[in-house]
Amino acid sequence: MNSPDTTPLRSLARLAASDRVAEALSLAIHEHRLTPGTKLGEDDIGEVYGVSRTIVRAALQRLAHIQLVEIHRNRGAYVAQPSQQEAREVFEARELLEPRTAHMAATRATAADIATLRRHISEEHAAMAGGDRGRALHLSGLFHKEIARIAGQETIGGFIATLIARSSLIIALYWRRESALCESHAHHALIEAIAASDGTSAEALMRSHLVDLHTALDLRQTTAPARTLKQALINPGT
Amino acid sequence: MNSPDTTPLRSLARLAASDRVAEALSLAIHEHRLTPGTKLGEDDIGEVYGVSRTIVRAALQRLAHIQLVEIHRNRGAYVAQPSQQEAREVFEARELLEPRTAHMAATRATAADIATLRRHISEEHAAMAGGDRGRALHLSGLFHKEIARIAGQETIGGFIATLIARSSLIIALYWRRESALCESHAHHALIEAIAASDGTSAEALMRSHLVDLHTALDLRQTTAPARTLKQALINPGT
DNA sequence: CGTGGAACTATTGTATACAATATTGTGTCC
DNA sequence: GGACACAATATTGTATACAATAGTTCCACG
Repeated sequence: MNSPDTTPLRSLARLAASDRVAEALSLAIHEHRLTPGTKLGEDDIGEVYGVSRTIVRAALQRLAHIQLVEIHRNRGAYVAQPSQQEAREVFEARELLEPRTAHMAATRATAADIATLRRHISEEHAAMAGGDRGRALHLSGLFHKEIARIAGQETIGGFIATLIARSSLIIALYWRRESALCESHAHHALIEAIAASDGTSAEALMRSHLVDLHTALDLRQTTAPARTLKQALINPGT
Repeated sequence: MNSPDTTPLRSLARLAASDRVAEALSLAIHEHRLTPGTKLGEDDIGEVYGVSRTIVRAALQRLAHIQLVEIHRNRGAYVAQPSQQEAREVFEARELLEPRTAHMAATRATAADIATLRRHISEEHAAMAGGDRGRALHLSGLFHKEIARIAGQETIGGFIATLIARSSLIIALYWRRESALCESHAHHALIEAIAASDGTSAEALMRSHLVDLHTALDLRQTTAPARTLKQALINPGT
């Protein structure tokens, strides 16, 4: 009855196969090794990871649910290409959710949480210094997710996670600045506010940080992104 | 090139099989015909709907993603049982998102939108009068989803949809009043505000409506529902 | 009589085979 | 030479078969 679990680390040690694949694909998308519009053939992916299409399909379905990939019936899965309208919505939603989350995180963060955040930043910094912009972007997303986790809002944190994932696609499509130096600076300021338990400042910093990101995107109606070749030609506006 | 699609109604006419199953299960959960903790065996469901386990698994995975069901590795899928903490989070999130959405809906609603909302209400009223409380609850959820749709915020609307789904489970577990008469009244007032394009009122009405729902739940720490799988199974009163 | 463990059963996890569909290539007719 | 129809190919959709795991039962043993 009360026999202790024989494999306490099971959830970490033995991830389900489809989780592994989904995680790998997600990481590749976050790091911009897979770019929007790329076709994700089931056989190809299965061959890469040494699993059957059953697994791949489950992984793709999961990614489709968080809108990292789009699945077209009988036509396959593609890395999603958020429209400009979707991009606006994603950042509006982030601007609604994340400042509040940052505030909450500031009031709840422990010393260990602060340390984790600092570690994130230093890794991000290192990646940027090493020229691996994709990895830096991924770590930047993890930073935001970590703040949501610290805030202890599981539900809203889940929403934020999907928004961050989509943000990665949006940045791949619509980023217009060359450098993102402001990023690490903004993150650093955020940590200080959180470390000081200054919720109001953290909230304001997060808000301005997101606005900065938003305004660094090129979301003018004129620059329609190149969607799937054929679909773009047949159906221009979506 | 410009050849018209031979099957323009395809997307409506031929829903993917897993979508049908997921929709059916979702409806059953929303209508409280399936209650939290119920085991969802793959073979059983497949037999009911005349599809293979492949389809059922895809459907269950989708429902797991919106947290309507919980999937335990090697142990199967069960209708989810949100904890009291999760319940609080869900309603806090709704109180954050929906008032704003109602405001937006009020500024954008067309005559057709208003008509749709009124139709929803009358159906809900009819279901309640007919004693079908489950169906009334489902329609109540649809009402909220419709408002999000009218607001034109696809992204936030998606979040709200999942929150509404989870709310259905929460109500099944923690509802403490016998009647929900306030419901239809609150919805009626909301429609009037939206029809009058009175965003501020709509926002306030939505907020108080959600607070009413929230406070009508019994979320005291003491009444722990049968959380663990084993306890749920031992308890024969499924 | 209670406990521990090994076989058993039932259910899920995964791979593969087959069916259905979309896309591509080819030939014929105008 | 171009457009259409039809065949060929490739990819996805679904069902089924097999493998692996968790839960259960039953028996031996203390």
